Amino acid sequence: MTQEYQPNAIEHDAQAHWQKSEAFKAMRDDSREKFYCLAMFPYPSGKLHMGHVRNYTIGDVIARFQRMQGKNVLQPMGWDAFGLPAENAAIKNNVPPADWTLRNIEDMRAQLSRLGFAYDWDREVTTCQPDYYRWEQWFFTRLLDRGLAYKKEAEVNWCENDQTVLANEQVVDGKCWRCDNPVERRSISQWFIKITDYAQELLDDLDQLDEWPEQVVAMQRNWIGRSEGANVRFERDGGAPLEVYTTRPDTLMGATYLAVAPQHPVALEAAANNPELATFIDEIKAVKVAEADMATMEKLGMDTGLTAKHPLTGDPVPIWVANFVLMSYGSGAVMSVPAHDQRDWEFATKYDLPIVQVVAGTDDRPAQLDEAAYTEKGVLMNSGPFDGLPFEQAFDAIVSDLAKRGLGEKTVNFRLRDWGVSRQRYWGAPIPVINCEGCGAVAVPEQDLPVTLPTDVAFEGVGSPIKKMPEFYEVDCPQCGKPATRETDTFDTFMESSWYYARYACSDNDQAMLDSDADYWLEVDQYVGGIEHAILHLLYARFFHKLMRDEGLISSSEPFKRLLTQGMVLKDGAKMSKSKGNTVDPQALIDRYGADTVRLFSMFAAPPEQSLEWSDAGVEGANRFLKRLWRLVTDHVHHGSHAALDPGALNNAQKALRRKTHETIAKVGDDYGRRQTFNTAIAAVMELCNEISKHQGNEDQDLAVTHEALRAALLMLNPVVPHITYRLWHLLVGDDILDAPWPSVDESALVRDELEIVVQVNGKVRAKISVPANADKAALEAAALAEENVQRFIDGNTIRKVIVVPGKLVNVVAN
RNA sequence: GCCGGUGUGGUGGAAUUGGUAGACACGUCGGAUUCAAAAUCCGAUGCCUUUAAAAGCGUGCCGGUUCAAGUCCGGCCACCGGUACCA
Repeated sequence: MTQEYQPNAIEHDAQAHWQKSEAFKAMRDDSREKFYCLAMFPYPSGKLHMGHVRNYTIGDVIARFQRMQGKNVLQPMGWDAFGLPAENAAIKNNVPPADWTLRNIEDMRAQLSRLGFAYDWDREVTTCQPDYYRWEQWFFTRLLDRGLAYKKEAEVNWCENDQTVLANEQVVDGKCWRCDNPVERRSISQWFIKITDYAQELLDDLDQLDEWPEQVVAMQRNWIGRSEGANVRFERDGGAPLEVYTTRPDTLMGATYLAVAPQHPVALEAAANNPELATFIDEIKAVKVAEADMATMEKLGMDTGLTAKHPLTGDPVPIWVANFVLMSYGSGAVMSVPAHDQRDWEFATKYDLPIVQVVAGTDDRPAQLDEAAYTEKGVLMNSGPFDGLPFEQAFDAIVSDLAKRGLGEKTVNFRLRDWGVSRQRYWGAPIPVINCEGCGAVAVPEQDLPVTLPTDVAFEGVGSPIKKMPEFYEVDCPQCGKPATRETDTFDTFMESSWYYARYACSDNDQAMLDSDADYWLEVDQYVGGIEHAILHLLYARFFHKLMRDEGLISSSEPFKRLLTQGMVLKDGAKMSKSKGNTVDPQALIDRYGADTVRLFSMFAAPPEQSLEWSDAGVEGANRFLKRLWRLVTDHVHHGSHAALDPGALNNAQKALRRKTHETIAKVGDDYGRRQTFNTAIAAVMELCNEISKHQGNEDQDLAVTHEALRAALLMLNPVVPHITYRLWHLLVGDDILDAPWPSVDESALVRDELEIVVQVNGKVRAKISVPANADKAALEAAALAEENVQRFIDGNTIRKVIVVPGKLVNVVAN
């Protein structure tokens, strides 16, 4: 009587063994190639959700597969522990954010352990602990020294009623989510890091990331947004010239008005003695600080009454204020060419501004300016001395004319803006700066770090507690010793997640941010995380890596060699979330079916990059497969010992099973390693198991080929379901599967004598024929034409052509 | 709005370089086993016509290239992710 598959007991034993033997402790070992496998660390929101399970299973499968390839594998785990949800939970449950966060970490660590992930827990990092963020504070003071951090005014969403800055997601339909008060934009002084200094390098190095998904590289390229254009200055009587950036200086003669952002100095100057304009500027501030809202809102504008001089003609050009012009992009002002820019065309049509065509249409694409702007590049017209010039010549001629007059020059512009790192929140790393009336912003000296965030606080949601704690912010200036004020803003949480991957290499070092172990383990060989991080997190981490390199902390230039962006977990077509009430608790499934079943389902249900549709029935199916696997192996073991495999003594059925085994090893290795399509790898092993089940006979060589097939199946499944394979390997082979290498392909087992070839007539399948594997083209053609059904469809028509694809098909073209 | 992606049976998905559309699994139906059920095993299963053999149709929509298109090209539609203070 065979014992049944009992996942909980097996999983407990396997995990106890791994823990006792410190199986996943990573150490430097120069005799083997290293492999650093990292999944994006979680925000400790409470309990593990299915998205986490999927993310970490993918990482674990890759880590375990690479270990079987003989690599020295590091797979660490930690906690992205600062953030907004802790503050929300604090208000709701009346518990300090630190307590809530640390409790969640305890719960989630236990859940991760229960899933059997091969982590080196000794390297755990928790970003809300001073031993982590002290180095971030230190690094920021280095950036200050190097002139890479600076302060400037920037806009935030402000709720006057709560006296609080709101995150974009806290603004619902233009109102504060808590009190329904209309939100307004407010400008405050904040810290920025000069990512724009690195824009060109961040762009150029994208070319090295050939193991990143192309769409992520494309998104980053577009986000950085390098463009070549010109700065053009429109002089004003009695005021500073108005500078604009344009990518189309060739259309300069068609510029019929200028548009400035509502915050632009020229707009404010005009509003000073124009109450109607002042009211207008005030009204259009009631939009939250989000690009999507800015880009979809109704385009509104008002004439300032001021004009500037066209740099080439000297004609007066009216200056308008427009709500869609971004103060943070370029110079906060644009020249408008309504004939050749669609947004300008719509604005000009709405406000009845002149539209002057300066690029001629072609027969192919005529200009229809009464319908839309003509945005093609082409030959100039209505442009005086520049008439007849094509785009590139016109561009150069007009720019050099401007340069001669001192009114413009060719320039490169980036869409990327400097990184604002100040947050007016409590639950974050304090910015290590002291503001002194005499000395200005002074960095906290190294010996005074860390600036520890007080954690024993009452959190009410109106402002940050540390802004009301004189014992926190009343300090002496480190430079002059006079009374000064500590910065009470905290860092953007993207700061912590921009360098944690490096800290894992030396998380126990309390003397330095990074040491030589970082250069041993970096770069990360495989990074796994959600596609939603394609731009911000991944760009900031790439930037931070270059900053750390330039500080001399590491020698590489990019943090992540290969990237896998995993899709979301959906249920009933929608993202699983608490607000939608469609979550599935992984813990309940683990309790019922075991960790292996949950791991298997989440890897089998969809390829990793696509979204995964949740299915209870699918989980049941994954469990059924494991039960079948259990029976296959235990039944085989009960047959007892048998002679060794003799490849020369196999009958056709035995040869077929052996061929299937080795074809599967080849496919699964490719699926795990190169393609990273774990779903098809699992399907291939399922096929092999089906063949093993169907195989008849109990002769020595039947048992020998079955043994070889089962052995390979266990090894191939081990990265996905490490517990059941740990136990079954003991039964079938005897030692620890963790020490077993990936199986090798016996090329001689793959040889086929016959192939099935498809025969088409005019592209439609009409027959399938079996031919010798070495048949030449002529033989294939003859065999195809001999088929009765093929002749039926040729039916007296003339054969025009016969296409033969050896090993695949024959297509007869006849009409 | 802009940038990126996705769309294939009743369902999740497969088809890797333009060469058999639907692997593998779920579900459903039929059968075996059982006093009965659960579990397990065997078989069928894109739609449609048909006793069968076989034929026709079929990868979001419209058009194109090709001997051959889920795959390439042009134009749409729907949904999803990001859009700089959610992480």
